Amino acid sequence: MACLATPLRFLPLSRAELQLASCLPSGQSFRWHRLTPAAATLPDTPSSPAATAKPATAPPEEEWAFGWQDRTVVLRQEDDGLYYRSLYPYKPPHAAYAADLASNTTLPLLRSYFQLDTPLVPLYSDWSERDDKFKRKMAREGPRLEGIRVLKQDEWETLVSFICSANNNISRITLMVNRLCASLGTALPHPSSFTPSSVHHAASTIPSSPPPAPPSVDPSTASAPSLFSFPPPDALTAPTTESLLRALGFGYRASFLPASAAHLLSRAREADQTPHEYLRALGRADFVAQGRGGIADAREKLLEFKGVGRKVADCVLLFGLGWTETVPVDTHVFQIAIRDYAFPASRTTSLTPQLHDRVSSFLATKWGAHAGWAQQVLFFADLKPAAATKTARNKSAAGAGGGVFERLEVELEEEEGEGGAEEKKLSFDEEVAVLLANPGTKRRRTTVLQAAVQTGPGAGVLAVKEEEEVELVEEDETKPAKAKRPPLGGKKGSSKGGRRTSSRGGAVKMEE
DNA sequence: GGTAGACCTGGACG
DNA sequence: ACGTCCAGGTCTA
Repeated sequence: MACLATPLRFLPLSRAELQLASCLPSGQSFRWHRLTPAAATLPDTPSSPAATAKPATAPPEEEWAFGWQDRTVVLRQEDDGLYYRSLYPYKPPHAAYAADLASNTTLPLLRSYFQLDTPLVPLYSDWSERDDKFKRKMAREGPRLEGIRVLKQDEWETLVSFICSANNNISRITLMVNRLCASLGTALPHPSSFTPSSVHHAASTIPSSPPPAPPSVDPSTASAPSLFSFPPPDALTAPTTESLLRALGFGYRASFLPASAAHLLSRAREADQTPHEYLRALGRADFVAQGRGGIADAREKLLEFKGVGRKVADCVLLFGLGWTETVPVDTHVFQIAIRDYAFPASRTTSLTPQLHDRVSSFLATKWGAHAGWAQQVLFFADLKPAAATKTARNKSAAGAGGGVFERLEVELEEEEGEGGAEEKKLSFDEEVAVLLANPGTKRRRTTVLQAAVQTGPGAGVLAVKEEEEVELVEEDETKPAKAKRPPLGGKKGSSKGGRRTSSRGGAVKMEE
């Protein structure tokens, strides 16, 4: 995809305030792409300050890219701050691009997303004073735990992402979310499509025809891959959505998302708001200003959504709505509370709603007004640090360096090349590249799924008609039924959950 | 009201 | 190679 790029810009920021490599893959956002080596955040010209400022001790070049509404934002961190650039699709009349060139509309996005008005270093000091365990852990692990801050993400994206997170692991959540975007989001430029000629300094120099594509960065893919924006709520309400999500590997969560999207549209309509306005009004600042109550009241609104229980609601409150004080309690945090903070419970106890409240209050009291942020640091500390290295054997040629995205290998579904003998695993980027290289694929997939809906479940083989051709597609359910898991599967794994009940009682109201 | 399973899937692990 | 376990829980009965 041809792209238009802003000049490379710079935001001074210490690593103690923000460490991208820890912050972005720490399980709060699932959509950042790590790219090595950097392609789009290199200096505009060899003699620019960005080039001359680099000592030989610079860390390996890597950049992070994110499909953000109407643009791709690319970041590269160095010791003194963040280099950043936005890439726009070539789409006349280039209003958004022109606005960014004129007044840097990307900077406020970054400031808000990373919550840069909240200094992180003083918070770490506060947590260390309040909590000896925290202090000792910082002393022991040092820089690895620095710069981990809670993001303020898009409300809808956060809601959807954490609905997907239920009873799931980070690598698959990442896979699911990115497939969702690739299927229903809008294509945005991938950093590999950047060339120096993409950069303009004023709208007047934008060429009247799309700039040439860069020399192919990755010879294994015919065209540069794309990133994708996050699909809006109304993109998830089509009757085919559930089937689509099933095919994308969402499992039983596939029905949650259309239901939640419909619920949001309905609530917003009642309130005479846009869906975005409705969710935004649940944010801490707006909610409190409007006198709608405290966090427990905002949580109640989230619990109305399908697939949202106490834990997911707390994640949305924390990562998307600015409620800094809430501590989402999952099995992980539960274990931390028991192991490190002598919370009186057995590891094997099921995490009932009531217990959830008690654990959450316990930790919130310990850490204070930004308890949720402290939780994020400790959650990251407990993530298996070498999880990615185990899959190093699958290191693809896609150029995705370490980190979670190494674990993004996925298998393309059956609609790919019937004659093709190779069923090779593809990285997410490669999967997307294939989607783009075969424009029919996406549409066809949709068609297949529509047919699946019309035919209904239980039909083993579906005849799918598309234009002239007819193809046979096997449906999932024809596969030999998977051996059911023994009913008594896990001891601690099966955290039981009742209805969203008495959650209101345990909310810790924390004033700043 | 609170408590048991069931639930999609894929990677890790034995 | 395969079965089992587990993953930042929620839903339904």
